[in-house]
Amino acid sequence: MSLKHAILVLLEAESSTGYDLMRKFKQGVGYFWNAKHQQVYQQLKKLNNEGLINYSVREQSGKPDKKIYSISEQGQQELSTWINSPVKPSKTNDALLVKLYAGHLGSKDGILDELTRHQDSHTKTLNYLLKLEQTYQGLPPNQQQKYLYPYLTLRRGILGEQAWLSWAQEAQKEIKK
Amino acid sequence: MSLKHAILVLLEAESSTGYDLMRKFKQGVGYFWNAKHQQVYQQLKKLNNEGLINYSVREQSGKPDKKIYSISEQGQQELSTWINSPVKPSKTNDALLVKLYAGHLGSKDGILDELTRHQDSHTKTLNYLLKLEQTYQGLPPNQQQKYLYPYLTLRRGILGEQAWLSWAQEAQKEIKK
DNA sequence: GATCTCATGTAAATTGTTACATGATTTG
DNA sequence: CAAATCATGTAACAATTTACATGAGATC
Repeated sequence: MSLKHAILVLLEAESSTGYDLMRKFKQGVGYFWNAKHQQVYQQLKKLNNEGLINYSVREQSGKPDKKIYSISEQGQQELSTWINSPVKPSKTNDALLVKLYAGHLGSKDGILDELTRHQDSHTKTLNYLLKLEQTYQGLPPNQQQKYLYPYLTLRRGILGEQAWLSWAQEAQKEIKK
Repeated sequence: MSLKHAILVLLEAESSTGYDLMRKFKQGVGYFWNAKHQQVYQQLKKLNNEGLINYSVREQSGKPDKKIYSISEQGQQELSTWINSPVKPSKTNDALLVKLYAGHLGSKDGILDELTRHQDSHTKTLNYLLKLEQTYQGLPPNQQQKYLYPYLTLRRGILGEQAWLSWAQEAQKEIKK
């Protein structure tokens, strides 16, 4: 389990509201961690109860008050303990491949359509990641140094998406012939 | 959710026991779907209650009796309905990347060690998949035709692992300098 | 003698998803 | 005027993981 640690990591970088975190999972770091807002809010409550994070309230008119969460001393400790202990390689569960595996049960066109749909989605993701990469490359060298680790995860996202798209092209060619 | 469909797909190809399925998830199709034995047995029970699969018992001496499950008419229908409806792109939750993202909180050596450990694991997986590919390529053309779809999923596994390893090399180089 | 494979399960805990709920402000 | 964004949450359900449980035969 690492939603806990994902949140701590994000809060270590910058104090945020639940809504902020949710957005980060949707955009910023969605290529390696995903969580819905319901999950985020509940986890924040739990982390707060455990004393790993604190929050201060900023009142707003017309909107619900903002709770701005930040990592606590204890949270920092938890993080550095976690950082120094090994994590297991993650496992994939990919419904598209289950479908493709049983491709003989469907129509060729249906399968090609599905592949194309997923291809579009992966292309969009890739383009977004490439834009992030350009931003990084536009930074002055000392800033690049600072953000090296996040950049490396970004590279993983990019190489992963590119590999996916190469595969999809290969697969489509094979299916068509 | 597609453990249900993953099981149906595997049973459509070949009637199996829970133990057989478990092994298939561990080895055969583990590069795109994973499930533990507890999950498999429970899901089999559920699918049986829903009438999507049936089983016959083979008695054994010294070992628990085998329940050999096969897909039912209704299960076949469920499968073809599912095959013809779109699935969502899968989302990754990768703890290693969470860790790497917060790399500045750990030691360089610790991170490089962790990367190397994961590299070993991915290398093993890749080698295994390449062996499967060789088996496929040793088949006569008509058999290759028959197993084209499973082969395409295998290709996804291979390209995915290769991309992972390329990334890891790149990342290690960047971290070291 | 210890560990691995075969073979099945139950129970509890944790994690993740879907649905429900509210309400103002901004954008198209 | 409809939809998206901001901002928070609860509740129910589904999926997954971890722990517990048994026991024979094979391998090291």
